[in-house]
Amino acid sequence: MTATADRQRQGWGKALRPTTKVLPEHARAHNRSMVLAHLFHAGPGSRADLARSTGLTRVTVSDLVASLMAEGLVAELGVRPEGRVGKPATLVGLRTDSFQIVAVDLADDERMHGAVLDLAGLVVERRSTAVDGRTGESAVRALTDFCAELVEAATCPVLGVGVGSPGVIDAAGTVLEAPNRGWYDVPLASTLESALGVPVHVANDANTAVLGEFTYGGATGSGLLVLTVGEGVGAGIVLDGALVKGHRHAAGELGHVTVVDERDDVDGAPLGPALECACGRRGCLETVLSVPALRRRVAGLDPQSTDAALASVGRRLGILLAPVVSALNLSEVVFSGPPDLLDGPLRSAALESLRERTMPVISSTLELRMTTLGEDGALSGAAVLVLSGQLGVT
Amino acid sequence: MTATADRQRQGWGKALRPTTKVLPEHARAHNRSMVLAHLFHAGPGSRADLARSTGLTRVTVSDLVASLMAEGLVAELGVRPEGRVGKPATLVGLRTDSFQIVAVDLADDERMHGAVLDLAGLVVERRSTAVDGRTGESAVRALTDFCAELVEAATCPVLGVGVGSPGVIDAAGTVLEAPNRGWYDVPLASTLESALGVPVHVANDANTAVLGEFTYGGATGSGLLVLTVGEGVGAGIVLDGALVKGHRHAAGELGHVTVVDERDDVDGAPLGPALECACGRRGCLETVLSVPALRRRVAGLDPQSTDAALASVGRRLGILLAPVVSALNLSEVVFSGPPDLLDGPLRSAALESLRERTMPVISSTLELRMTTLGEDGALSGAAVLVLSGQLGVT
DNA sequence: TCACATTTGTTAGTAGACCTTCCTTACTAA
DNA sequence: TTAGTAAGGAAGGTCTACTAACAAATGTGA
Repeated sequence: MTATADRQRQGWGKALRPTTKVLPEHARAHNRSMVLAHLFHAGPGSRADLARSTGLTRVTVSDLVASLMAEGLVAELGVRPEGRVGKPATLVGLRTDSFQIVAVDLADDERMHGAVLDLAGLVVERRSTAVDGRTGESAVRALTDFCAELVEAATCPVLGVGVGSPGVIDAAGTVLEAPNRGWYDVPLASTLESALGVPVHVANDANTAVLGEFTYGGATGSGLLVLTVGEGVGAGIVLDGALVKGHRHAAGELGHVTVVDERDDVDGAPLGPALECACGRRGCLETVLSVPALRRRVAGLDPQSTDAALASVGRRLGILLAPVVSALNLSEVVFSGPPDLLDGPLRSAALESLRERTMPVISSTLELRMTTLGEDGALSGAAVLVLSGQLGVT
Repeated sequence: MTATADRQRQGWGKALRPTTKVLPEHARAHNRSMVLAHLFHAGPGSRADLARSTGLTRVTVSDLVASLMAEGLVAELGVRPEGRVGKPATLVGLRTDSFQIVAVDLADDERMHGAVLDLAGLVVERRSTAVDGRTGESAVRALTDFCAELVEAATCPVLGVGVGSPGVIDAAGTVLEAPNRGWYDVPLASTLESALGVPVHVANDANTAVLGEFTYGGATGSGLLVLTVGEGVGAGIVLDGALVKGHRHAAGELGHVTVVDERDDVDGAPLGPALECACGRRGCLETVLSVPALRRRVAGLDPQSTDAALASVGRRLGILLAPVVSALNLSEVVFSGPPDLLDGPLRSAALESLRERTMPVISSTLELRMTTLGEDGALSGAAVLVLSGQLGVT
């Protein structure tokens, strides 16, 4: 044999991968989170149950449960009622009354919506406050006060504060740009954290929405996209249980992708000329799919024309989503927004268009549905942000 | 405060997350891989260097290096020549001569291409064999023989065999469907593994291409899509260092997304009527972007018309990619295929179209380029499959 | 020239994390 | 009453990575 070294291609000289070391204590933290997550998703169970479903030994689970009980996160709930052979199991469960979570949704330009939730995601207290046109530093102060009010309203220690905000937000919770609020490079998480004295997590509102849907909605598979339709249009994507963040933290920014071309005649019911968008370009998705745009489009139309108009937008959306759904082989696409606009001809047309434009292997297992969380998607997602950040529960 | 429990939304009752336990030995394996990966990417270094860049202590690194030396994967290379203060460092480096990797690319319908590579990804020996129209069981036997020949040709122990094949392939290396080869639910990896006696990893060819580009190409950022244009069109996506697999293992199947509509007039240089595709639908990307389709399109045209025709396809591609690039906020899109077709007007038009149709925050940092690996993308990617599967090096 | 600082790599001891093994407890079934 | 089964805990072992301390080898400055 001839050693034909036909091309120079050594590994050296490449950029370093940002891997980090893993210590045994990280393994411990992971297993602790796993026990917690199991109690969270599957409800109370015995230590032996937990051992069986986690794969850890009963001894280890006992140890983990002991430390979780010491932290007040779980508690023994007495023996299991059903009589089976052997020693009766003592159930342990998440103490949903031990901590609470404060969540805030800033998607609405007019009002900030917030809530206090228990560890199971149940809303305990709901508040909102007017934005009154505040922007920049003033808006940060208003938000701080609002969060403080919510923390005050909690009836037990607050695990953390989660905020879902429009805009591009990095992993540290710094708002890189949020035109609506006039925020540019605002370190929102650290500012709130030092003001409130509790951990604060901030993320894009569409990303919190997808986290909420993933954790509390009926997420079945491994690829989930949530499209949030409000004053703007956004998207959040969870793949293999992890949020897609994007190279510049801008993943999911679908609102300003062009969907209407100048010379446009693709559709039987044309969308009309490409409309100017707030971003300065023309024909962006937001110019046809945002709530204001949809309301304008159907204003004064008779029911039949309304349906046709909505279906027309739906077809456009399907065309836009087809490449995304195919590239990622998603299992679910979920719409979050006003059902009267989204959950009829628009959704049907989008699904039909998606099916027409993708392979059966992609479209046959795809589900396209409305969120099960109503308007609280981003809010409960903000809570998930805290659960995930503080307890590792997703 | 009133405890307003306004909606039933406990966590219980949800499907279990498929989390797995983590043991200290897994941490060990991770740290071992990290040391190995560092030697792979950054080249030889002292134990103290490795300690600094991994964050582990010198003691731990010494221990890891000792076990890696015992396995024959690394070796001491003598003292570092540069004279600095202190005890001279003894360099440790990956022994690229200790193991070899066999890689096979099945993307070509006519010939199977294979190679023996060293641990640095350098091709040591190159072979190919005619497919001769074999399909099904017969094709599996031919592949087995070809792999055995390559394993035979290796001059030192074979770390594993990596295969890149068209089709939908699951994580275990079972080909769920590959029409070109007539393979349906063929457990290719386990079949080859038992025949060859070495670990075998099988993945979709577009996925191996993106792995190759990620590891050996100039992947700079965190989101990479490789579009492979050959007899068909495929794509592979790496996000945050991990391959996107998809709900049904079909991520990247972009070849059969519709890009040409029946009533199509979007473009100044229209693509003509939607062509029938092998998949039974019309207007799929493959009907305009595959190598045969492109060759047909430009056959007999003068240079100027050729450019216009290629640009027209490029614009279509840009329209298709815009939602994907936006949804994932990719940092790089890489084309793999014949440069004479792809690397001119087609690529320019695609980039221009992408920029026109996406937000600046998405497009300004996006790079759209040809692969740096030539035709070996899928081949070196298949080697990465082995490196990653056996050593945890990516 | 010689003491001292600096860096490398190793040895010894410690703390944490999980495991296996064995025991007690408490219940069901015959 | 006796055997069998299951839950939970105690004891001891192994593995992992850490800190502390040290020897070796080199450069630096008085």
